[in-house]
Amino acid sequence: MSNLAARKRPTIHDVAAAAGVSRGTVSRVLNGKSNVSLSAETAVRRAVAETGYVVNRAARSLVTSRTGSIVMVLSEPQERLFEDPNFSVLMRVATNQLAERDMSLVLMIAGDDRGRDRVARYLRGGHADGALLVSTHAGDPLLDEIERSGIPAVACGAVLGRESVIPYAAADDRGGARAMTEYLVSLGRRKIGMITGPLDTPGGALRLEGFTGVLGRKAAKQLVVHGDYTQAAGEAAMRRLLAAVPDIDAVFVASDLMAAGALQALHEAGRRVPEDVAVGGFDDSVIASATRPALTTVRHPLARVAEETVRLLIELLDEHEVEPVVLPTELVVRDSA
Amino acid sequence: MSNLAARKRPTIHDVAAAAGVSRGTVSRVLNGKSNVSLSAETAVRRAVAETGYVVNRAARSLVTSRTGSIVMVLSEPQERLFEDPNFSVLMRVATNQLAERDMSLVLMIAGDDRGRDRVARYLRGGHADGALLVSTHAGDPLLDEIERSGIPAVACGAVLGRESVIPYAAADDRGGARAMTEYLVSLGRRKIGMITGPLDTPGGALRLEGFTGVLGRKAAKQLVVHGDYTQAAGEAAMRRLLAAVPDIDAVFVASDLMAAGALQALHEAGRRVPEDVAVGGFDDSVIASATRPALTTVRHPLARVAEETVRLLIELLDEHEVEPVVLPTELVVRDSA
DNA sequence: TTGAAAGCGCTAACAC
DNA sequence: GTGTTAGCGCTTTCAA
Repeated sequence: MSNLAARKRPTIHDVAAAAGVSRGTVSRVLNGKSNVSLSAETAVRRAVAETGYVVNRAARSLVTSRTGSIVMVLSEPQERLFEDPNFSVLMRVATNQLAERDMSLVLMIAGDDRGRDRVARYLRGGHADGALLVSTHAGDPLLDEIERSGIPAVACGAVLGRESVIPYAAADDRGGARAMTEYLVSLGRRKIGMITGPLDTPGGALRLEGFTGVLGRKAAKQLVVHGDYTQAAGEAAMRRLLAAVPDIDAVFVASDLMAAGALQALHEAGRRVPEDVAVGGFDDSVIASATRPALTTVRHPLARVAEETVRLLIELLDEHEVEPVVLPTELVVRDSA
Repeated sequence: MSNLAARKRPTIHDVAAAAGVSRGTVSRVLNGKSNVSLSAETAVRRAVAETGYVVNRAARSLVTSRTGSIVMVLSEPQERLFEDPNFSVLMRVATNQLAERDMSLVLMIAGDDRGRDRVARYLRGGHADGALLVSTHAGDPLLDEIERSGIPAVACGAVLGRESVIPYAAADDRGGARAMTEYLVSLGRRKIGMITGPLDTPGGALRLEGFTGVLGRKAAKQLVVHGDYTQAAGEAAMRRLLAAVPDIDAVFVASDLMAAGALQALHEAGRRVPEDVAVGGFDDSVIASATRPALTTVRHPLARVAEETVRLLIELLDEHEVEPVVLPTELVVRDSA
């Protein structure tokens, strides 16, 4: 064996030679075409195993003009991405499901203009067969690029204002918020405040809708303050709430991380939780059981949402029609309310 | 304009025609080759802008046999990946840095045998120019595949037992653990326990080394228990510690998440923190400031580690020699110790 | 059912 | 400095 060092990656040609058939036949076997004789097929499969052949994706792409990869676009500003443990779930689910189809996941971050530009160019260049959008906002110029390029795209969580254009899978934010608010009411709480997320995100807007839907005009303006999903924002918002409504006896916080901040502010203000003020969170993230008291919260079925999102995209790639999917949430009662 | 609908993606040929030069010249401009006249260059650049040309990566790959993408391989078992907010940081840094070089990041999860197999085939197929390993274990068969394929690879955090084979960037785990232990000692604590991470991970092994390095034979066997970085493990470990050494007055926990669990167990056992038992964490993750009391911990410079890891990989792609990089940690004193 | 052959869009070696 | 051209490895007609 003198060619040990000089061994090159085998091509379809080598496989054809080893199997005693033409390159065309090898290709047909590899791509599961039906018109191949059994004997040819077995010969090819053996040759593939023997030679250790792996298809050259570039060559295949060149002729099929499909890339075998999809982009996951994160539009989150970097700090938030940084603080949110949930992304990992989506990524895991997406890579796993795509791998089933021998497709790969390319990650791009479109947090600023340069990032968006890169993604746009990537899409325009046809470097991906589809796009999986995460936390994309309605005004994002990327959306125009996507429509223009006609590339199949789905969103994980609705894209506000584009719900009818970009298919999505999401949790029932409104229903979850409603359930939590009703629970706080059932506890006998009278002055219930809310710390919302950014209102230009579906979670921000819909969780607030669920809240006001239950309380109606009792959801006084001063009982609602806004945060940006960070812990610091939750802490600041809670302070404002305490200052504006000193006799507040419950607060629904639109994310667990912000709720952790609120807990901190309440503690510093000398309020007991849940005795003086009941606190409800949202997400049921890792943080929910790390705080003290542990958070009563709304479980966001993130893994399922992720799975459904990817399923939608795959349907779309196969040119099937798809409908948005909304998954139920669940109230998780712990110690804070 | 009758061809609006039928518009195809422009090729290098279209650009050449528009610029009035040959395809070769266009290619030279695109790839920054020096031997091009200024006039030709400007003509080409204008033609590129006019036609909206974007290079076809598949075609380029086919001839250069470089793919323009690198794989990030996550070898973490899925649950842990799920609980660790830190991955997002690494991903953000990696995508950003690679984008600078017009390269993209493909994500693969090698949590089980099937996953490992997929990664191996991906590598063997030459689908990536390099690999970025995350939490890979020494025994991982992937490492053989990497050595065999000769693909440039680096690790984020050392690969235990392969430190000399796979370049890496990492935090100074041993030093950080030492600093925390010394700090606990300086507080006058006498019975200091430790909850370690898995000893087959560098963080697990080195943080323990730092601990025993300071305490010497005072690090009695019963004062050291092992966890797997989950919150539940931290809680269970703390209980065992309390049962074995009831008069324990401090504990160094190898991760903030486990420390949150330990806090829980201490609270349930009626011990005050830090008065009765001082608790030190590691990582300074989001959780550290969400617990109560807020965790005194060791800051792991994750973003910098990520940056250095990617830098090493890029150096390797450029065929430069590289050395492992170890970055300093920092003691962050909050309320738990 | 199969083989032969025409490209897919690009880079790089070669000639001028 | 620039044009011409030979492939890179694959899929997919078209004939047989």
